[in-house]
Amino acid sequence: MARPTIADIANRAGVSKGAVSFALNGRPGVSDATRERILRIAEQMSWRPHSAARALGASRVDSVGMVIARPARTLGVEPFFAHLLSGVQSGLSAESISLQLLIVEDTAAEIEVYRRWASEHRVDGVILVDLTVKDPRVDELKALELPAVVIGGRGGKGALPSVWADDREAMLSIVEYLAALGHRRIAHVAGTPNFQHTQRRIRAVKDAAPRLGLVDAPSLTTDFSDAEGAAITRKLLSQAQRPTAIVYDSDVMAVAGLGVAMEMGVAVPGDLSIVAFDDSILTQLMHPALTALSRDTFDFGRQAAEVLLETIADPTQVINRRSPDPVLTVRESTAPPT
Amino acid sequence: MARPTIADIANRAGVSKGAVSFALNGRPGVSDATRERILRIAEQMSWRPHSAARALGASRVDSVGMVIARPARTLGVEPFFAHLLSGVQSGLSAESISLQLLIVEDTAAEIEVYRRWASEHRVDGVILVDLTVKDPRVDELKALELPAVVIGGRGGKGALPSVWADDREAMLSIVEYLAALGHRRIAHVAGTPNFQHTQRRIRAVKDAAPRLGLVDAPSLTTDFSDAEGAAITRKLLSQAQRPTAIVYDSDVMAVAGLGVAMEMGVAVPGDLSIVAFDDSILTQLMHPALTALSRDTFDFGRQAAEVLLETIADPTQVINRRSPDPVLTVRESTAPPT
DNA sequence: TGGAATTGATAAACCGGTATAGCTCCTGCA
DNA sequence: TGCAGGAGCTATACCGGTTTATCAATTCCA
Repeated sequence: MARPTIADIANRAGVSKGAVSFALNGRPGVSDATRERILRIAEQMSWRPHSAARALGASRVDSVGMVIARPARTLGVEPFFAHLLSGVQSGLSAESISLQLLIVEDTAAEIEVYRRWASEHRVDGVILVDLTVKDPRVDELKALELPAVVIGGRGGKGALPSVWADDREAMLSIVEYLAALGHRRIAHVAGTPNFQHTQRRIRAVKDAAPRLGLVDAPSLTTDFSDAEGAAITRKLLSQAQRPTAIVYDSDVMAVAGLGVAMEMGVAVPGDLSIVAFDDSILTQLMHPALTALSRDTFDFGRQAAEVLLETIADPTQVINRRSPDPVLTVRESTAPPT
Repeated sequence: MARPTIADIANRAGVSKGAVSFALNGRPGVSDATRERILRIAEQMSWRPHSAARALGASRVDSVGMVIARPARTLGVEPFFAHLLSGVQSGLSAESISLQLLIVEDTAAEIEVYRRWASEHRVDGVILVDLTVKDPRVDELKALELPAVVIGGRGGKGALPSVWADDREAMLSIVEYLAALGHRRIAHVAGTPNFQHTQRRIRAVKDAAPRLGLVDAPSLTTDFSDAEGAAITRKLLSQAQRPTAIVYDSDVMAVAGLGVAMEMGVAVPGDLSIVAFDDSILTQLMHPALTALSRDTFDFGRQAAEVLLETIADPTQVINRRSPDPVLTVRESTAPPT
């Protein structure tokens, strides 16, 4: 027989549906002997719970969602999401909870998805990425009473549970390393200005500048695209007093920047040092290979999944878990200025 | 009131649950006036169907699955999947069907997922990628009676429904272009040998060689990684009679190959022309930018979703839809041999 | 030894929809 | 005038689980 139900098992075991349910869920109400017998029969008939039936009764769907609001064009080059996803899954698989993934164009669409998911009871909770300043999603999710975890957003008052790494410390470690090499003109090609992590990184550069004796340390924001990364680099390198080092907020922009430098005859690392804030295969494929900040993205995802599950279990607590600090992997693109 | 049910609507409208169900699903059984009234009330109460309840009764979950069996490490760099995913979603969103995504390590794990999905009724169907020769997943899915669509696998006898592009024609167009430029020693750095598309591409090169007067046209298989792509390139360029052009089965390998050429002092495109079988931002970021075969991956995904929905609606038919032929985008990495 | 508490089980309600049998009223036609 | 047939709607069973009220049999304790 295909797809046995608990009624079938009850029949075979000569007990009631309720007894089977108790036995399968490890809750009191049946004797150990009976439980054992029921479990054996269920195993034998290779029974699996019908997810919809369970969801209907227990009002939990054993499924969580994740929406990525970025144009597909800029996605995909970044191993970041692939690793994050794998991590999230590994965190969920232990409880055999499934993941719904959606890629949408913008935040408005993302919020629509949350509304739909909430009203259709499709997920028990969601994982948020790319937190912005005054992010509208936070209030929306609270209103929907949909458990959520923010990745990368350090929690403040009234914030959602989160898993975060210290962007400030990470940026400081990069700038301090460059300053120690002797660089005094360091530019920072940042990402979208309204992302919280972008702001934190910009502030870190700004705060460190006087202490490290940096002459000039501009942070220039972009849309994270290779095109803008290249354009800004071109502008920076065309200045009379050009920077001797550039820090890029993503690997893609760093690679685009390297291309511009080569095109303009600026030697890397001779005339210009380059650091990428994100590591990936991309940075390693380049010549010279790029010095980059490595984060354990997989672990990040795994932790986010764990925190989400705990939040679903008890929505009153607000967990803020700190992830291990990223480390700088030095490769060929950095050297003392000449 | 939060989360109204059809019973609430029925109450408000002064009709029975059944009438509401008829009205909301656009099926006969209620008068136009009543239907209109019910719809208005449902709208007003912002009612949405409870997915689990619907799934339980109608035995369809409005959800499809996709499993990608590749180590997370090699994933992510390839924009291919991101675009494919976006396309699949756009094909599904019309019917507001959700997508379950899973990244696993190998095919065994993938099959396990299908079994679980089938027994738990979590998906109505699945989308398969990376079809291999004698792919065990095909029989498994048939046994599970889980509707499926294969992406990239040209359907034969007893095959699953599919969406495919003509790999053979595509490869021929590349080789013919190179031959027309004057190349006679063309090497092909292929992907994993047991992928069907790899085999078709290899055969295309082999078949075209005599007709085009190619002196030497070896196809060398790899595991799709940048490391093996680089290693094979190193070997090819160390030969006494080295190829004047190399075709790579993926953008990542092509980029790795370009790196090796630069490292060995082989000028591109002066001494060596390079073509990538897949296009992406990667190929455009390089210097020189790589000539590449552009496929409309987004559309590919969209079509796969459509075919899957049709297959779910009527599992007896086996659709094989051909996607538009890919086109060669010529950039800076190809030129006549010197 | 009798009544209370506990254990192990059952029957039935319930979750929120869909599907179906059946009922009522109205219309059309012989 | 009578009756077949259909439109419009209701009542109810059902999907496959979980949960609760109930109950019989046993154990505990005064």
